[in-house]
Amino acid sequence: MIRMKHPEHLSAVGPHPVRSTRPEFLGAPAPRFNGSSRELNKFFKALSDETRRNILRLLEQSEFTVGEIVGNFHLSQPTISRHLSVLKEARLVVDQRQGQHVVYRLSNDTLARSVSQFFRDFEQCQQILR
Amino acid sequence: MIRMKHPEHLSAVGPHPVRSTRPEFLGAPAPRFNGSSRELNKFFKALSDETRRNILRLLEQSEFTVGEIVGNFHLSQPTISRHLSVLKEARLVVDQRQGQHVVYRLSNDTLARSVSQFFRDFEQCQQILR
DNA sequence: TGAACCCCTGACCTAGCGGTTATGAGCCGC
DNA sequence: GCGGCTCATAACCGCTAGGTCAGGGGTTCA
Repeated sequence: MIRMKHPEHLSAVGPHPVRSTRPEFLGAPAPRFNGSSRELNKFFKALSDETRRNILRLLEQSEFTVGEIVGNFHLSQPTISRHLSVLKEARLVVDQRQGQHVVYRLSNDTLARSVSQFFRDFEQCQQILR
Repeated sequence: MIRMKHPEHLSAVGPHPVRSTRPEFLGAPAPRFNGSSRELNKFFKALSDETRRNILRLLEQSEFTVGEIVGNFHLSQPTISRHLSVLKEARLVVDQRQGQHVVYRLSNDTLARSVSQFFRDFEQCQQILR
């Protein structure tokens, strides 16, 4: 335990006494959400790039083809295609082939659910958000 | 404009007709949030790592010193220190030196505000979240 | 039927990320 | 004053990410 001049400043909760094997985090397992923290990894990874956030913002207005999405950026078509792939992997967008075009639309449900699930662990934040 | 067998399947909104210089995204500027999309970059980058999400979950319970946080993971102290630095950069945690110890606590306000701000652009998601 | 279009993926490049060990600055107790 | 503790950072390593060009599969249309 920590010994300090003013130990009352610290929490009463100490660290785990004994380290065991994996995983890295020793706390309670992640709350249920599509079965794993892997989904949250994909979700936040998808949103960690500004281009992908902007693609989502664009798709909030309407569904678009790849070419139309490309037309809103100064990036090459393969670049946008890559970003769409990451968003698809995170289930934030849904694609639908129409002839030689592929139309993408936002998956509002997943977007909302992912954030909602993440905040289940943050009671105080939920209160602030209300 | 796209010519297809069933063009009514696509949105009426076409891409920007003329590309100009930077930035990559040609749409409306990001909504106000601490002045820039740079903050959202830091925010989502911070959350894109599972260890950092778990640190935040831990801090939801109580404030902790670096050593106490380390005690809850199978990672080295410098690794945790790095993660805390990323979280601090995103203003998701606040640190306070107490002697040789540094105590970290969650910044619920920033956590809630960042997400709230991001969802300003997603009307449908806000409705789902309610 | 073949040329053009749309879009995805491989390969490559550069930069960044997440882990480690080593180390040093600052604090604390004796 | 010194040894030990706490914690941040440098350096290194392996891997991932985001951009490009090149190319190919599938679709469309004259």
